[in-house]
Amino acid sequence: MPTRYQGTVDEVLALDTFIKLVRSVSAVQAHLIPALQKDFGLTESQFAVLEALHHLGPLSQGQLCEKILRSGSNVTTVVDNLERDRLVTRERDQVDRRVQIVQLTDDGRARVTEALPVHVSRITRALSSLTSDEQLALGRLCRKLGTGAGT
Amino acid sequence: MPTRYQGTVDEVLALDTFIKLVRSVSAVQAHLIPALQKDFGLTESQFAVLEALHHLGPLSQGQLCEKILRSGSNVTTVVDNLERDRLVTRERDQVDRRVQIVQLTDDGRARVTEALPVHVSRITRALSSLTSDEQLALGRLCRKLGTGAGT
DNA sequence: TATGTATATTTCTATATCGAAACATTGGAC
DNA sequence: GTCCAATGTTTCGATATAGAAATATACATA
Repeated sequence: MPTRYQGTVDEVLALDTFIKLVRSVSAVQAHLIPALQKDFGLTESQFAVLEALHHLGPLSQGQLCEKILRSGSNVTTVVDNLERDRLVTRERDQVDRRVQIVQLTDDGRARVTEALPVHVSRITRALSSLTSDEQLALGRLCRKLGTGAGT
Repeated sequence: MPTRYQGTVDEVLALDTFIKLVRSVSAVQAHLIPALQKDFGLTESQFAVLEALHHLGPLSQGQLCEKILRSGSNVTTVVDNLERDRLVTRERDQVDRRVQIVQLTDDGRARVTEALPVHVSRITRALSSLTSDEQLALGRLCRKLGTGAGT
């Protein structure tokens, strides 16, 4: 899928690279996300929240924002739905009462414990078309791109 | 940000690589999408539709689905909003009356013509933390990953 | 201690997004 | 010609997502 834009050599290369980057993520996600929903009844964001709580313990919503890279209002919505489904609870921080501390319920912990290895194994399979060296190289390039992107 | 998951070496590498991949896209998009909205009043999907029509001429909604990699119902919604804003028109195909042909209005063409070079130049700048060789290597790896991901 | 600013969260409004079901139309089989 | 399966689109119901405004609380400072 060649870039159709008439631009400089730099522009054509950057555009072409960026399209491939975005499409590769889409291709992998197109597989992972419906499977997560079908097998565990979780959206990507819900899973991301549960996973963060699983690895890091109770977190405030602000901390969850940073971890899952979403807006504050979005975290409110996602946590609302998780709370409704009894996978997490909210509790006011007794020291700073502006803060809501979110933590896993037993059900939430069970769900993420069940889903995580399956999800990881699917990611591993999706990436298995690249060798270990290629994955390392890809990771390095993405890291360099990601840290330089704010420029 | 190291992966916290306790898994095999393969799993840790794949997960780490995938996280970097997703974050690099997010980092670039976090810059591009608000700018597109702010300067041209377009969402990413709206821009994608206008760009496809700009490069390829009038398309059916089904063809737009393939181009922008979204569901049919989503294309209906995005085209609804573009039509309301008078950037595109819908017209029934006279040969197959199930089909809606979408085409740019003069306003739509003007908008995309104005936005496209700015957007491309932003992408080029965002990718400029990688050399040309690195961009080529990244593109190759993404392409390999993308085509193998359906496995 | 009163006040004002900063911070954490929620609410509001709008768009994106999906899948399933409904709808309209086509085209083939009979 | 009628019926049925396939196809293109829309509708519906749910979640994601953002930004702005509102709300609640904390904290500094005068």
